[in-house]
Amino acid sequence: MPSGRPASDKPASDGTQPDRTPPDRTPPAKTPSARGAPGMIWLRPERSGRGPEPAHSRAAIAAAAIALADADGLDAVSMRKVAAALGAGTMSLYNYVPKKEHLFDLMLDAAVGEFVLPAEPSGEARADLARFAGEALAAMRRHPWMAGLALSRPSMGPNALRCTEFFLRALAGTPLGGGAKMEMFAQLNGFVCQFAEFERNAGGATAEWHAELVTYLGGVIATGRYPYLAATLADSAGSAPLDADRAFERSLNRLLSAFLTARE
Amino acid sequence: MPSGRPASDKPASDGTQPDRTPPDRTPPAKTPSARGAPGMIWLRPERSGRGPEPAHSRAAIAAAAIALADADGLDAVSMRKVAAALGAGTMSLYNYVPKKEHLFDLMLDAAVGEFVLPAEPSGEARADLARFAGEALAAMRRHPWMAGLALSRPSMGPNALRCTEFFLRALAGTPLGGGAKMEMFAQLNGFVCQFAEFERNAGGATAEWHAELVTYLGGVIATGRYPYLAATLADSAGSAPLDADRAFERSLNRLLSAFLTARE
DNA sequence: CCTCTCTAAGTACGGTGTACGTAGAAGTGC
DNA sequence: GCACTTCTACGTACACCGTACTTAGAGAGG
Repeated sequence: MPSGRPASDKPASDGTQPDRTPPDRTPPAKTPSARGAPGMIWLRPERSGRGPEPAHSRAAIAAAAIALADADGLDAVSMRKVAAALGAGTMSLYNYVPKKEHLFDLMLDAAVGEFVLPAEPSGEARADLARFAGEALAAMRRHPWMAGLALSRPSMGPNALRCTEFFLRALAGTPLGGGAKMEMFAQLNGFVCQFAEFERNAGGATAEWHAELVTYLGGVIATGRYPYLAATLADSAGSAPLDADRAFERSLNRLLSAFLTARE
Repeated sequence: MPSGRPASDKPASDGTQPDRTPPDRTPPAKTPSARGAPGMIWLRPERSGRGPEPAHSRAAIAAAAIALADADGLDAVSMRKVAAALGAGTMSLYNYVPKKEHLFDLMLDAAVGEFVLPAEPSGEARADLARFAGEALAAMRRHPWMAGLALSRPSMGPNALRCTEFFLRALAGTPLGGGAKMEMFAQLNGFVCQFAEFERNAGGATAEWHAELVTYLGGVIATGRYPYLAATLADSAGSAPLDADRAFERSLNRLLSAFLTARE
């Protein structure tokens, strides 16, 4: 994981809380330490050198949470269970992760950190973008909870930033504006997430679930009220099943063509 | 939110035993009525003419839940609160909605039912697809919770089927295969959902949140480690802000072009 | 040293989904 | 009419959740 340091150079001094006035000895008595804390975890330094050394790192916390989610699904990730997995008390975890949301942020960024990207793009934009998408899909296949998380909240952690940088660099030779590039990055990410979700739904569910879907769609078709749907399902069922990788490539290529032929 | 396999761990009756075999008339008295029920709510009849008439309709339940979600967010939708809004006991709701997931399904399909679509497509595929996307975006703007829900689970309710039919009919004149059409439908839906989510994040958050984001990105840029990101942000901030509708149209057109120029 | 800030942990509260059991209403077959 | 079955309605109870508040102690800066 070549994430180096997570860009935490300036955030500590976030001046929103002017509690540094020494003469007043009595703050409202209810300001232990994290009262005016930032809502974004990346704005909070991992270590603020004063007290005892924290017993756990963000990386370890994320790893513990990821292990839980990989094994038993995202719902199994609770503050209690993560803390227990770390050998810590439940409430100790709140020193590192003030809200549960932040735990998800850590997990997601750690998973994004698994993407293996070349140090710099090849210069062939289409290949670079496809490489990125492939890495993302692979990670989402390893971590079934990842796509859903990424869809539900935008991530701006250090590893996500690295990916953004790679993407933008790959697109540097195109005539696209900054806004369009950012839109495309979001669109590409969203596409991969959705594909991974779809794949997980289609493949990961039980046979019973599949049987129910077939029953349901059969009933729907039998009503005769959806002739085009019926024909389309029949057509897609009749042709060769087209494995997942090919389907991904096909849809991805459609999207990339749209990107790369756009002149603005 | 998609959960992998929560598999509620009630130890009392080992759930792995499929006690649905009809010949055995005496399950251990632990099969009230909904034991072998389908996991998909659309496979369950709204009324199964035997007992007393239900006091509430699915539409009313969905409406109550939607009112709650519109007012206070999706998290405010709990079985207790929906039941209370209907004037029913909490557990009565479980007669209509065996799992909370199903409540979400009802809400989503009811919201999809708000799409106003012509009885039949115009014949101009691009315009028809844009019309559909526009209706979807409008509904998602009315219901801020909708995009997130639609992204997190595929909906196959009656109204969603009507939309699918419209979409497929609009694409009937193209040389695309059935599988490709279904992929495109998913891709188009996903695009609209993501756009709506993005818009909601960008516009709906507090000023404080915005200030934090600016602080954070400023710090990130200041590290100098992300030159392309810095340049892109500067570029997009420098140009005209480009209102939301235009941005939607631009991205949508990119996507539709990709669809309509595909030969398979 | 003292002092201040941090970390660690426990306890407790209000909320959640939902399993279970009971009571009664409305259809069906005799 | 009758039983019988199947449904609806709803209260109680449980396990678990996120987290506010509190206390105790560790370690650096003066």
